[in-house]
Amino acid sequence: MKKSIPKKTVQRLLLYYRSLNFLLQQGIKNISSKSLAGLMEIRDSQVRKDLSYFGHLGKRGAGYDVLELRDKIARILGIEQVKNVCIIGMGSLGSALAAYKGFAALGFKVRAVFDNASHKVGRKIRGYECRPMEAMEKIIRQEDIEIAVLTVPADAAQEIAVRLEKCGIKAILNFAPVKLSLSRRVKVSNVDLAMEIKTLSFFIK
Amino acid sequence: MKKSIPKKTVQRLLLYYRSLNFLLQQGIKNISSKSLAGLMEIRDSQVRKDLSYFGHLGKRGAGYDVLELRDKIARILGIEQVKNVCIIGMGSLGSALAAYKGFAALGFKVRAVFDNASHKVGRKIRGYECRPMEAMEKIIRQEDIEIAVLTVPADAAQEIAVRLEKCGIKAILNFAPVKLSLSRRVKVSNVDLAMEIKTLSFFIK
DNA sequence: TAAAATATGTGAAAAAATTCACAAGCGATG
DNA sequence: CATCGCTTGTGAATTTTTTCACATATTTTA
Ligand SMILES: NC(=O)c1ccc[n+]([C@@H]2O[C@H](COP(=O)([O-])OP(=O)(O)OC[C@H]3O[C@@H](n4cnc5c(N)ncnc54)[C@H](O)[C@@H]3O)[C@@H](O)[C@H]2O)c1
Ligand SMILES: NC(=O)c1ccc[n+]([C@@H]2O[C@H](COP(=O)([O-])OP(=O)(O)OC[C@H]3O[C@@H](n4cnc5c(N)ncnc54)[C@H](O)[C@@H]3O)[C@@H](O)[C@H]2O)c1
Repeated sequence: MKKSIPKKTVQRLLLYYRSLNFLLQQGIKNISSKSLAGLMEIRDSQVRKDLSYFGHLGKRGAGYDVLELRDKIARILGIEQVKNVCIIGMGSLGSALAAYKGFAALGFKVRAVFDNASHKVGRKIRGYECRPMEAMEKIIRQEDIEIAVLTVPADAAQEIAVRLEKCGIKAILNFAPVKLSLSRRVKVSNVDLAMEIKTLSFFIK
Repeated sequence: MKKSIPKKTVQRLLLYYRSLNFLLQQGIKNISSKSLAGLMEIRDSQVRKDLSYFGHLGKRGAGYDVLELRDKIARILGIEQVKNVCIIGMGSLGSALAAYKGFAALGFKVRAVFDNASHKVGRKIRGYECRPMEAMEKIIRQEDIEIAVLTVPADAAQEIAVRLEKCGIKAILNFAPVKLSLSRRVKVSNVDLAMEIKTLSFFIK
């Protein structure tokens, strides 16, 4: 059995993927770990170590084939295989995310959006018909949704998370600034934008 | 001179701050590192190690005073001292961020918002008058803005970042999915939401 | 075709972050 | 006021991540 892949490696793989697409657009067909690393201010050895988790992807003395590596990373990350997501809480952030093209580019498809506000339910928001919270469990099962993006106010998040866990969701991307308590079965990733900016400002001299 | 503080420690400090506020609301006056750690699924030793960077904040045998620790962390992070920020690119994401209350709670004040679309400039968006890009440098200096939140399309980001660097901005929170090339002087933090969700989905079995 | 130049893949070393484990301090109790 | 139970603060040990360094493979050059 292979060694388990560090989360940091997966994150960098996405950066490599982005850079390789950019290089392809430029018509560049081949690249060394050194040049690729240069595009994102990391070491060449880091690039090679990351890629080495997945086999012999390059050619000694010659570097990597850009197209081949891009497609290999796409396969590793499962970008070609579409995952269904839903967005819960169609406020300003939820609406922005619904409109975001970047998700589709990585193989995510928004299958449903939910809100509990009566003036939103039934209306189209960013091209998606806003569904009532009562229908959440049913629609998630029907549409085979694996990932939920949670953009409701902090005090509603935990309760909804529990419902999501019960109906078998696999992962939650949580934007509410609270720790969700769920079983280990559900993967939770927290995006805390206030934290991002505060961390940044801490290191300003 | 003190040892330099790990970035991860600063991030956790923010989580502690959030939890301590929550505990205060509940009327809880005292807490042990163990209970605090329990609120966010980390080890008690991690909490103590993090806090120990900043002196003797607790009392042996008795734990930490919630109010005192909250205020101490606020001081460490500089939450009470307001930092001025601007938002560049008032599309769906920029508008959502402009409306976000969480920034104010951590001591950030939105002083200006910018866009280059003629139908936006001059109009009020989320209560902020949208300013033209031509005025960016002048307003940033006038309003003493240290941090820019960059929410423009990817292909406009680098060019604007260079302008920001030139007019003395200290840090950029970048939402565009591109690597910004700037001198070391400007701190850049990238929030890549597509990457977040992809990383999450990678670890789903 | 031999030598030089390049560049990968990977163990080993180094650095960074986390966890352990315990001496030492505090408060309560009898 | 001695003892006991609890909890901090912190070096040491461990684990994880990054970097180094080089044997090995390929291409280029002459
Ligand atoms: N706006 C931002 O830029 C931003 C940034 C970071 C984090 N966040 C966080 O994201 C969350 C959403 O922020 P927002 O600015 O979009 O807020 P918002 O008030 O604009 O939107 C919240 C939406 O959730 C809906 N909602 C409320 N309770 C619900 C429930 N029980 N079930 C279903 N829907 C419910 C509301 O009707 C509303 O449409 C908040 O937790 C906020 O802290 C927002
Ligand atoms: N919408 C999202 O949820 C989301 C999520 C993650 C990342 N992003 C990224 O954030 C950025 C903004 O996304 P968005 O969805 O808000 O896009 P958007 O198109 O809604 O908004 C972009 C705004 O930037 C303005 N703009 C364009 N060029 C400009 C320039 N040169 N100077 C000043 N302003 C300019 C446009 O007028 C527009 O108002 C993009 O880079 C996107 O990839 C968006």
